[in-house]
Amino acid sequence: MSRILITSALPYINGIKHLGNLVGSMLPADVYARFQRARGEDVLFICATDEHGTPAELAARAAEQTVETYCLEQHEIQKQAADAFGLSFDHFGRSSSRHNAVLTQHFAEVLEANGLIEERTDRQIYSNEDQRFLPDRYVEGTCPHCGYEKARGDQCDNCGRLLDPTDLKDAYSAISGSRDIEERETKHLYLLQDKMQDEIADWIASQKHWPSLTTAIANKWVKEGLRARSITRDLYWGIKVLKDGKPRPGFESKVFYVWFDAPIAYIAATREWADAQGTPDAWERWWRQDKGADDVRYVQVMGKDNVAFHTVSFPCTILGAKEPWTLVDTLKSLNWLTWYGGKFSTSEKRGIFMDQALGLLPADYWRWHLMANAPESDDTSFTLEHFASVVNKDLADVLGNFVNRITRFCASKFGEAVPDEGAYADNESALIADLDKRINAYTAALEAMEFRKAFAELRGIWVAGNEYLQTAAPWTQFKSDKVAAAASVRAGLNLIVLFARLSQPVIPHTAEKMLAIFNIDSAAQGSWPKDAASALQQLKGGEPFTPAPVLFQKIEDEKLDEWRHRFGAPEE
RNA sequence: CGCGGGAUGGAGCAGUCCGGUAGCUCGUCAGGCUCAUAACCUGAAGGUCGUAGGUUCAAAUCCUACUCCCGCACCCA
Repeated sequence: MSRILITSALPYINGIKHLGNLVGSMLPADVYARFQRARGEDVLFICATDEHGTPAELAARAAEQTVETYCLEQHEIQKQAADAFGLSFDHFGRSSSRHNAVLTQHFAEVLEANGLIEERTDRQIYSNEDQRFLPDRYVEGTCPHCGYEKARGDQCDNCGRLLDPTDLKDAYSAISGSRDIEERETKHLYLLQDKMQDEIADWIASQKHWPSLTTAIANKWVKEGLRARSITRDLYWGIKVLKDGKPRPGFESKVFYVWFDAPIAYIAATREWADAQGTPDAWERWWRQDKGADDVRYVQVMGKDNVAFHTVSFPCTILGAKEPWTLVDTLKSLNWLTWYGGKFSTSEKRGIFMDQALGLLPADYWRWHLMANAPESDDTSFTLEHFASVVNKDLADVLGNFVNRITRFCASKFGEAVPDEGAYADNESALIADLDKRINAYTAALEAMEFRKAFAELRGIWVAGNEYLQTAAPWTQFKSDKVAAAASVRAGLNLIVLFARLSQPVIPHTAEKMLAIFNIDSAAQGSWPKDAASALQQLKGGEPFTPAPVLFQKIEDEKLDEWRHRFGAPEE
């Protein structure tokens, strides 16, 4: 048994996540965690809400809530949505936890002691009305090049030119609209990533098994040269900047930048988990090489926007600390899921969000479609038409219909118990040989986190069940040789159990239903099928069963039209 | 010349690293079966692999140039 630590990129607190966020990190991480648990590995799967930063403050203000209340509420909402989607986190924590503050301050202290953090003075726009410094993006005004009146401080959306906030004419705060703004000097802490250049480059070069997308992005940053990066911000909501346990002079109204503390929350959330278990030190067995974590394999899953932070910034924090922390071993990154080729957008409410999705169909429908068509090699367009076609074909016709046809046939000819007569013969041997090959390929693809490939293989396994029934044709056999037909039916029923076990990582709720037909408890760990021959002996005969209602409803054209209309799908 | 990714039958993708009969799913058409959610199984049609050159006995795959699409870019996530 090996020990596997899995973290999913942290969903930002700001509102419920859309399908693109889900498939970008949390869902693939969940599928992998479930797969490894089924194989009997010791898995710890950690996630948390990423709560700090300007958008959280602004969203709270818009909701007329304190940021603390806002985050608590949003955290609960996201936790519920995650549960409903079957995301099997061992712990779903919060980056605003006490543990994260302590750990973040610890890292900052150690990094400073190692000469990797220094204070620098910047010039920034300050808004008197808002009583705060404004990020470039929150300064708006008239573009000096094209005259567009709503240009942002970083870039003009109309002519596309890059700007400085000070270039804007008639600049005002995007937060309050106030024109009472000025340039001021302010101090920030900088993480001197440039000093870590060689160490990070060597470390990246030593990572032989990263996917090409991950390596490409990491190398790009190293090639350009690492730069010192500011790790503090002028905000109220975040982790206070301390020095020797007291507020750091000049930093009283500043906090650590969200991207500095967010990855540290992986560790902090593990501490929350350990506390909740009543074993407060247990987190060290996963994170400290000197305290039992040396045999841990650490797997991170994230969208491509996060890769730079996980291949460069966070390793800088960890390696720069020169303490024996667990470093990532396997890093899986995914591209974007797009909404009809355009962007899913939280702020503009374009696309389908997790809660809305579950209002339409159960989680497994979405889980299957998203994973079987995961944006692995390229950005992938989500369309309702494609979704409907995949659900109807793969889930309803191939898998659902298989379960339905064999249980119904058995019930009508042999009754509601697994027939025990007859022995397997040539058809079953051929089936077993075919399945063994496919199960191996499927398992290998999941192990490699090649999800599209894996689920194409799983679909092939389901199809093999239909092919077998077609060849064995127990309905014909039954007329001349009832005993032979009984054996075929028994094989068919055993396939349901096998399919359930193999499908469980991606469609856990349905797998549970399939096992429930035979009254088998789905919770058992280490139930991953090893070979087809023994899998087909699982049900010996005589076991009573209860035919399930149809597993998957098809999506009718009228529904599809309704959804297209409701979610504003573009016309073809 | 900012960086990165992509362009393969009607649609969505694999194959490109390590050149050698262009593969899969959906759709279409034909046949089979009748246990099943008008489902399942079998077969067929359909591609000069973005464009133009080059290397090679041989190029989707290697090299060069170009075209188009998407994302990213100091800030925000």
